[in-house]
Amino acid sequence: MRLSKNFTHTLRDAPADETSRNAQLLIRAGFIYKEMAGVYTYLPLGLRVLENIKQIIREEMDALGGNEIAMTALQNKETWQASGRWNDDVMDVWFKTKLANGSELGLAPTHEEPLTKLMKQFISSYKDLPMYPYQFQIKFRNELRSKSGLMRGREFWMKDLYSFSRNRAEHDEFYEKASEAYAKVYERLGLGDITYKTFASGGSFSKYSHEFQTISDVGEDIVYVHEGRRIAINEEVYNDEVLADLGITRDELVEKRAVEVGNIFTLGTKFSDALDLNYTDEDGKQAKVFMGSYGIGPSRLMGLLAEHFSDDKGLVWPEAVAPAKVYLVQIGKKSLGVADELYEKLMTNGVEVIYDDRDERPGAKFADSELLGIPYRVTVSDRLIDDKKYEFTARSNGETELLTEQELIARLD
RNA sequence: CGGGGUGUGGCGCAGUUGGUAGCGCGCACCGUUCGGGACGGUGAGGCCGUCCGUUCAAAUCGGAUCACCCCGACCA
Repeated sequence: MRLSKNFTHTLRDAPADETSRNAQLLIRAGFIYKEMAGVYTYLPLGLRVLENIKQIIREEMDALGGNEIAMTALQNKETWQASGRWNDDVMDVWFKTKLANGSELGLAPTHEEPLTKLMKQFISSYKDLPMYPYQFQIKFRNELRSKSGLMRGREFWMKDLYSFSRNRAEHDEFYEKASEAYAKVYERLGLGDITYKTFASGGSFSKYSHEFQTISDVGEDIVYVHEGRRIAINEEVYNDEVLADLGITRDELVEKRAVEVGNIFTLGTKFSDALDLNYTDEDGKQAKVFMGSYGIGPSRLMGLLAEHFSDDKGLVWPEAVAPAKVYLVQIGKKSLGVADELYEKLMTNGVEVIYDDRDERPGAKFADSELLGIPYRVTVSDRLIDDKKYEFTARSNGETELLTEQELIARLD
C-alpha cells in the first residue's frame, strides 16, 4: 500500500471523548472511526488487522473440521419464540425493529436458534453428525453501557461455532479439541502467556463453561489464576465447592483483572429440544442432537491487542496481525527510484509493505511508522544510497542495523 | 438504569462582569528548508450539540432535550 493512496491520516491528538487506550491509539492511527458509542467503522489499515485476526481464527476452526457459513443479521420472531428468548425479560440486549407490514424483526445478538433451525434441514441421520458450522458476523447487542473502545461495543464482530454431536461423549471429545484450538489462537496472537482457560458457570448440561481470560487492567472480569496449572476460576464460581472440584486451595490462586476473549459452552439439548432437532440413530430410533457453542470476538481481540501491544509512541502489532510487515520510509530525491523498486520487489516476494511515499519530512514519516506499529521499518535515503545500504529498524525494541539489499530481503523472508 | 463529567472549524483547546468568536495542530497557496512531527508569509474553514425562554443584545443566564466519556448496576 502506498500511503499517498490511503485516504486516512494520523492525528497528533486523540479525540477527547475517548479515554481508553485502544480507542485513542486506533483512532489516532486511522485504523477505526467512531460512528457512535460502541459502534466503530474499520478503516483500511484497521480492516487489515481485523481480517488477520479473523484469518488466524478461521485456520484453527477449519483445522477442527469447521464449515464456514454466513448467517443473517435479521431474525424472525418465531424462531426465537421457540426457545423463549424473544422475550426481553429473558434476553435483554435485543435490538428490535419492524417490517413495513408491521411484523417484528430482531437484529441477531447470537445465533443458536436460527442455526439450530437451519440444521434441521440437513441433519436427519447419525451419518450427518457430528458437524461444526461456524461464521464471522457482526452481532448487535443493546448494551446499557458500551465502554472501552473496541472492548465492549453494541455492534461487534464475533466468530461463533456450534457443534452438533450425536451424544455427550462425542460432544465432550470435541469440546476438548475446541479448547485446544482456542489456546492455539491466543498463542498465535501473542497472548498465550497471559491467557488462561477459566472455569465459569455452566448450565443445565454442564457444571462449568469455560472462558478464555486474558490478564489486563482493562478487563471487566475478576479471575483467580493458578499459574502452575495455567488455569483460572472466574469470581462468579469462586467458592469452596469449585476449589474442591479442582483440587486447588485459595493460597495457590492470585486475583487478577482479565478480559474475556473467548467462551466455550456445553448447550446440551437445550436448543435441539426447543426447536426439535432430532436425528435417527443406528438403531432407527429418534435422538436429540447434543450441542455446544464456541465464541471469540475478533473486534474485542483487536482492542485488547492495541491495549497490550503499544508504548508511548503508538501501536506495536505482533507480526501475525500487523497491517503490513514493513513500513518503507523514503528520504530525499536521489533515492526515490531505488525505493520504488524495493517496494515492488518486496511486494512481488509476498512481503506486505506500507510505502510512505508522501511528500513529508523524515520526522513525520518516522513518527507515523511508530504510531501505526508496523513491525519493521526500512529506510531508503540519499545518505545511504551511495553505499547501497538500507536501514532496518524493529518497532518492538527500536534496534537498527544497516543491511545490503540481499541481507534485507533475506531478513524479511 | 443510578451517580459524576463534557459538548465552541477535521483534532486539541481558550473565550472575563452578556455586546455577535479566537489560539495551536491539520488543510490550501508562495518561498526557504529536508534523518525525528521545520520556518516565514498569505488564505479557506465555525449560525458555539439542539430546542424553548430571559434580554435591546446570549457561546456566556434559565429550563428542557440529545450526544459522548467515566464509576456503578447489567453482561446469552
